[in-house]
Amino acid sequence: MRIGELAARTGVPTRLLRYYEERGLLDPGRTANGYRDYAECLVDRVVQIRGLIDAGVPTRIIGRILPCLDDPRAIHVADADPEIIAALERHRDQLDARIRCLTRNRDAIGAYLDAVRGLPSADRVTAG
DNA sequence: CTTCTCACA
DNA sequence: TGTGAGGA
Repeated sequence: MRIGELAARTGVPTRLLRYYEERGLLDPGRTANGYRDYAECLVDRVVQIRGLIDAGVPTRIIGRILPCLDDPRAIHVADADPEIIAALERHRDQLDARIRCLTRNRDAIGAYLDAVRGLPSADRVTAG
């Protein structure tokens, strides 16, 4: 299928599909006229890629994870490449740091909101 | 419709 | 990570 159809079926803009290809996550074939030609199985792959990116996994790492997930959906626990493990551990630590940062912000905002709600109504801007 | 690149948020 | 412009 061509890029437009894949985009329609995955909900991922053509712009992004080309971007993922550039990032090494996809490698569609080419038709005689130079158009990208995507195999059926790439629909699932794109969905997988989206899921990982949404989970905050950088494309660098996704590129190394995808080969391990190849067609059979089962995760290959056997070939636990130490390099991938190390990359994932680093990423997990980064996520941890982000979570702590986001948590601080959420709590700060919550505290602010609580303070505002606790104020007498006369002190609030009531124009709106 | 598809392709590409360069720049930028 | 992702978008916009602008041309072929």
